[in-house]
Amino acid sequence: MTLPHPNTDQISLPIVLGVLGDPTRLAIVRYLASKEGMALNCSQFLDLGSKTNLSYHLAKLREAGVTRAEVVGTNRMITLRRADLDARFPGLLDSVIAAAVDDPALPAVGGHDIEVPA
Amino acid sequence: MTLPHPNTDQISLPIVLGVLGDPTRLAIVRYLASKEGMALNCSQFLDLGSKTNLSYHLAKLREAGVTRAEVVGTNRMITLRRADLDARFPGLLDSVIAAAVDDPALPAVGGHDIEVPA
DNA sequence: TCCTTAGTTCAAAAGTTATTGAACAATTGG
DNA sequence: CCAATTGTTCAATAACTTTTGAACTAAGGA
Repeated sequence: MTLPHPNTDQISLPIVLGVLGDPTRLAIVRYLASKEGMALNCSQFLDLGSKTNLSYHLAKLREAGVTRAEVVGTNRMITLRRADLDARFPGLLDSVIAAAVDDPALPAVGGHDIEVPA
Repeated sequence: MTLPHPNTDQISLPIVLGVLGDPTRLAIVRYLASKEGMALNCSQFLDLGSKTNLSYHLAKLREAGVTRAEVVGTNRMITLRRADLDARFPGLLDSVIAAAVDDPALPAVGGHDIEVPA
């Protein structure tokens, strides 16, 4: 019923960095950060890839300790493990998110990408 | 004579994170940070791998924009691109280094590893 | 000039990661 | 119960990454 997550002290720096070193996953994290407080289900991210592919990327994020997934009915409610990451690697998540927000090369979740003026 | 480096504005967040998501490269960065100011040549890192393998990892770091390599005679003097990284991704390098310094799972450059008391 | 030191390049092998489609499981609503 | 929704698992494939040894280049010193 509940999915496996690492404990806070099991979260590994190289694994977290490696997992964030992928544009799709960085876009997921950026979107989660922009909706912090709300729990999103996997379907919210379908702009970023196929259902199967998102299942794969979301599992990577969860197994690395970046996100938490709670089973609610047929949904998995996904949240950022911000407090745990801040405790383990102070400042890291903030700086990654700040940089990701400014990155026009990352895929976007909304229906449209960054607007480029004519 | 001079090796290729990305400009500051060409440094990519996912590429930097991906490159840092490797224990050997994180150990290189941690050691560079601990000797900041001094320019180290590749041989200083031989504890972390074979000569060929270090050439590979150091090229990855350089191509990602994390380090700078200056050719001086037969040596490549390696430094962290701290100012460029701070300008591009404020706070990121500091938080990564701080976390890496505390990570006993990373390989170490000195002759001995972390001491574990009996 | 010859030898050494420093580091790169190349090709091969091994290992890992990303992506896909088809099939599956579990819950919810009619 | 039946159908729809949500998401997983599996196997296959493609693509990339890491590691290795042998061969190489380029500079420096004897």
